[in-house]
Amino acid sequence: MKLQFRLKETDTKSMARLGEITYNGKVYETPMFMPVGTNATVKTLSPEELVEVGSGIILANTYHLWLQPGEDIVAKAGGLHSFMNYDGPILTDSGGYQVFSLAKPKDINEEGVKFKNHLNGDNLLLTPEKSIQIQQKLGSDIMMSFDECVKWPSTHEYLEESVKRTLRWAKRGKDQKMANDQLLFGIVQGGEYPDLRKYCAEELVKMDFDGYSVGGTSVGEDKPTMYKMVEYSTKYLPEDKLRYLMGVGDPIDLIENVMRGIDIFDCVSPTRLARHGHAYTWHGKINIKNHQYKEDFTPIDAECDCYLCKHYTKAYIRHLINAKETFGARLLSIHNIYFLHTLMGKIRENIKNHTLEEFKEEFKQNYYGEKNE
RNA sequence: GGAGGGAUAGCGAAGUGGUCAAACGCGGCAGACUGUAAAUCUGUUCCUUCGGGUUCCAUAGUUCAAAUCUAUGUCCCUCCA
Repeated sequence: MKLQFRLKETDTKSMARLGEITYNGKVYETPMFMPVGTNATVKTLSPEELVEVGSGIILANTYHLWLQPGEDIVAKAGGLHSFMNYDGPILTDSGGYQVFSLAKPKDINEEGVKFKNHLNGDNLLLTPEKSIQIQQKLGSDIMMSFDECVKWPSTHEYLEESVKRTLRWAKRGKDQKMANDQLLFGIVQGGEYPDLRKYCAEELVKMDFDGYSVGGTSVGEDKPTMYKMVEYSTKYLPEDKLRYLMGVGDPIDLIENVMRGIDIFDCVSPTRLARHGHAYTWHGKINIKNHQYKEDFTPIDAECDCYLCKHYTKAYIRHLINAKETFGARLLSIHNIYFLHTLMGKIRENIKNHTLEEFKEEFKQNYYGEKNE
């Protein structure tokens, strides 16, 4: 195995865990946030900048790379790492999220999921086998099982059927796995229903995956529901394997879900919000386009040590975003990713000190102020 | 000097008797965004004490009714001398 996970300790007051990923001689600490680079690029950032802001694992997407440029091109390039010039660990999503975002219910059947190629209109069929075959050609370090990410709310009846199918898909995908240097994760679904989460998790554990994801969150549910979905899932997962909460990146959700036993997270929000002119700060999220920043010559966040905050002012970033200059999107992306990595660092520090609960309250007080969620 | 065209909200531009406080685009002001069909999308943008009030270059008319028709004026543009 190229990538290995070791659990170092578990918090005495919560389910939070401290761990360590070793990869090609490098060591990355968990809990960790993973930026999303769907098309084999974390939008607007170079690999050097990713390393600079503290990124470890980054994501790429099976569905997108399958359509463009095609997995064979990436394989000919020597795999994703060499293709995109990133030597850190890469995780590929399976296309399961596109079942949620692109496909219609009628397009889902036992064999797989029918898609309309969003680039040229071709009819496509993605199956669990195909997804793993593509991911093997892409050469990612962590592969995801092809699952159905189900919208919220959904009935117990529908989710039971869907979970059973996702489990059959997980098995079919696992049977496709050839090389031993790529990990394969199973994905726990089951919506908000404890019995389905338990069933799904236990069945996946029986199949013995290299790690486990919690899926089906961030699909329209409220926060308490999301937290329950995670609790209902992580309690059935083995201690010694990585646990990945898919698509969650709101700062408070990172803290809450670390406390529920999650090790790694991914989310598009730091980069997408950046492109739309938003920045995280320790005192809440701000929209840099707002008029109040027109003549504000202070940094986005005085407490932040990122490249943007050390060199540029709100007024300048506002100008760049309003003028639609790509440098603005890049600077904000650097800042937002740096912010989440820094937050994860503080979370790790507070797990070590057994002060995570206090840290959470302090963070909420600063981030939400009087609003309090 | 002659012939023609035009002036509409912050800007550009539709509308050419009532259904017009006036399409649409830009700009402005806000909001959304969660395993990225998203550098995208949505709302709002004359004033208002939310009852209403005041608008389509100006003035005077025609009409039950005018951004729209008539007269005069002002300014702008194009072509010919």
